[in-house]
Amino acid sequence: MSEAASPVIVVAIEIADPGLADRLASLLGVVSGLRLAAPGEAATVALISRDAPTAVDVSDIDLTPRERDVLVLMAEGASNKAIARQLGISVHTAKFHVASLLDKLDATGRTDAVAHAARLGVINL
Amino acid sequence: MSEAASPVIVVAIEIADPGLADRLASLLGVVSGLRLAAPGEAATVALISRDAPTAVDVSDIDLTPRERDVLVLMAEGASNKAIARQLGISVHTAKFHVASLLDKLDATGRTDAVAHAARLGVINL
DNA sequence: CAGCGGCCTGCCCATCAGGCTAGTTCCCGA
DNA sequence: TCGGGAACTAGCCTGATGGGCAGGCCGCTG
Repeated sequence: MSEAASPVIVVAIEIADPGLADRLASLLGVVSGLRLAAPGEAATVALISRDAPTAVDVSDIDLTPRERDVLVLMAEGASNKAIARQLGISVHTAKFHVASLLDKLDATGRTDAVAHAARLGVINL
Repeated sequence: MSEAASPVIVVAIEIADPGLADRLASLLGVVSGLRLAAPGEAATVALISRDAPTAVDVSDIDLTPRERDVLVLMAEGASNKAIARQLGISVHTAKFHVASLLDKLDATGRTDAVAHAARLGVINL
């Protein structure tokens, strides 16, 4: 079980900075138990840059708990009716929250709102 | 050559699978030149899961050039009217392409389509 | 207590979205 | 030369969407 459960972990390095990528490749190249992915190879995990955009601290967009609930459902393509049903509220209330979301996310519509939220890291697609 | 000039690379492990995350932590913990990030710490790079849940490679979805045009505009929250105007086509044609997109992306609506496309890496939000 | 913000509901209404069928060109490959 | 796919246009129609307005309930705080 132990050996079968521990295949070599394939790591893809997806970092724009050549210097950093190279350094990581060197460091990880000698680690047994994992290996670097060939270009285009399906990797188990990926190494991505994290300090570049430095995560728009805008993540502090203050959404109420309910708004976050609505937002994730919206991101799944749920209609107001579906949101209402899944949250146990009325369609009117769902629309209320959606409207509030559009306002806070500075979006023109629900599609735009989801895109903005994803860009800001408020939600994970 | 790199030891003096290269600060330790801080790696954040952002993987849902506890077993995999733990294994990676063990493997990377002993690598000199990098160290794991403390929870909430700003890391240089992040390790994220890559084994696609549905393993749909980007190339699997063949969108026509026009459909890609429409898709990116949709991702920006553009309405059919806006898409039509920016692409110099009629609203009917815009809707035609959107419908085709919904079909190919297996989405129920434009919001869902954008979310799917983003998830699949067809577009970058 | 009074005020406030979050949450919920209702109704009206203009617009948009998406599904339908049906037609046109252009261009590529059999 | 013909078939077929891509791109484009069009009409019609139902349901969804989003904005505006007004109200009620609850918990917290000045």
